[in-house]
Amino acid sequence: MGTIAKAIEVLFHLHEVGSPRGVTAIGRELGMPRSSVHRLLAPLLARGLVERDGEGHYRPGMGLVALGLGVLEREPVVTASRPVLERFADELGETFFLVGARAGELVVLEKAEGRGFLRAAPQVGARVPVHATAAGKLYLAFAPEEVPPPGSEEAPSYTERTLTDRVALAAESARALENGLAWNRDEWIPGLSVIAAPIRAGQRMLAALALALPSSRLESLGENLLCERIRAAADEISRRLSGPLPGAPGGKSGVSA
Amino acid sequence: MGTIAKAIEVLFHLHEVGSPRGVTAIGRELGMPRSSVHRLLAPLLARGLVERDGEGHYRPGMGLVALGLGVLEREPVVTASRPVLERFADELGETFFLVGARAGELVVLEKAEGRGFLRAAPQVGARVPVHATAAGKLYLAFAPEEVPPPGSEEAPSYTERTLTDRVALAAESARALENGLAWNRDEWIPGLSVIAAPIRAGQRMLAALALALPSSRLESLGENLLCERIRAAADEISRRLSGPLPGAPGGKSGVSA
DNA sequence: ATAGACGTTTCATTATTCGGAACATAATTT
DNA sequence: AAATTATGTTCCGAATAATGAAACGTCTAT
Repeated sequence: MGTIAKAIEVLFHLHEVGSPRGVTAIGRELGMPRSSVHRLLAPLLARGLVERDGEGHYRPGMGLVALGLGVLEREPVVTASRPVLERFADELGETFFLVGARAGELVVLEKAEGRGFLRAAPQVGARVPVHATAAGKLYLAFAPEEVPPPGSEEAPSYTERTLTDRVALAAESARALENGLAWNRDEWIPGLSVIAAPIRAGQRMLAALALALPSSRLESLGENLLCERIRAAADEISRRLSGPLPGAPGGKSGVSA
Repeated sequence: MGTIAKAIEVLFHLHEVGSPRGVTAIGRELGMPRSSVHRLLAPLLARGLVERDGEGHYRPGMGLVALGLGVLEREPVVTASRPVLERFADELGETFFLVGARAGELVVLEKAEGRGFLRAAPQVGARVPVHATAAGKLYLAFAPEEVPPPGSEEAPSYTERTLTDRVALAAESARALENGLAWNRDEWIPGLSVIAAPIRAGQRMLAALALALPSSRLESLGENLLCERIRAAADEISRRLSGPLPGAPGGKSGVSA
């Protein structure tokens, strides 16, 4: 394995474990000698991709923030949807999030969390499966070329309600194509239901807007209301994107004209 | 220079130029042979730290988003302030942002932009100078140990109003210590004024909340109103942080309890 | 068709990384 | 207080991975 790959491995490991770690711990968990870990970390530290806390333990650093946020700010759909997501999430008290296709995979692009003690809390940047999510069904319906066709990879069964049957999945996405909404009830994570609507610019679907909540609150809040709010939010974002001519500007820092 | 450092160099270069770039262009701009650039990019591509657009050009990838957002989500002050920032920014139509000290430097932790055609648009993750910003003066006043003492590094003069005199700067931060507010009028960027207030948890200052706007709107909006709103926002965030016992949890994805 | 530009692959040379061991420092135990 | 353990850092010969010029395949523009 190459040196860069190892450094990235260390970086992701620090990200995944969540808490700061010393050289020894990283080495043990990744099967590397302490000296190697130390050497890998040095250039990362120099550029701020990792930092050290008060005890000298390493953790992901602020340099990653600049790089990561830069990626998001270059996505017009993210900047356009952010305030809308916040407002609708605040109104219903439930989590709204945005899913887009990048490099053949579905990733969470943005989110606004609800207020519930039990609530959906997706991780921005995380990958989500195609065949077991509402956003995935939308993509199969509206932009199948952006996503691997069902059956090209094996479709793991996450819950007993996961659609592993290819024709059943095709039927669901056909329904999504008709009425512009897709559902996911306990098909990925038990107890989690999601309704999603496409965000459009002209003919193309740019992303999927999704509302995620505990399945138990689906009925109590009223499914009709939820569908109506999702449609409203998705339409508002779509309008924002097709409205003003360019995208948002966004200088590095300071005053943007 | 080590291999990892070169790979990071490529990563930051892609970030800074903003637009996707081919192997040849990167090599020319960084003084590396094409084959080397190609080899450096390979492991970055494999882990999603860079992506390729339709024309095969490279750009920063979604893998960076997950890593960068992970850093921010581990900062309780960021998650607590986000909705507050949005609400106050929406109310005034001006940009609110959060500045924190990390590794001896001041960095933008979060922001909510205003609506003006001319508006402050800070880059989250970007570094800001200590001696020429409102947030910096707050840090000198409330948490000088987190920031390099004035005079330890040379203090560049960004505008004709930049405080390069050490005693003048000390006087300003003394005033900030008294009334809990700091100002910056055209001291960093001509035409940009900022008012900042500390976000406190107990005795410690966790971050600086700042309101940034074109200097011309300082008087038209009314400085008294602006100070009052900043204080209100900073206090609300401080209360959020000292209120509920732990921070927000934050599972990788899915439902958080 | 032809020429140019680009991304990718190859390969002998070389510089860098590797990792065990020694060293320094702090925390913990006897 | 002395000894022990654990940790971060530095060192150095051996091993390996990075290097970069050149060749190749592909695409676009002439």
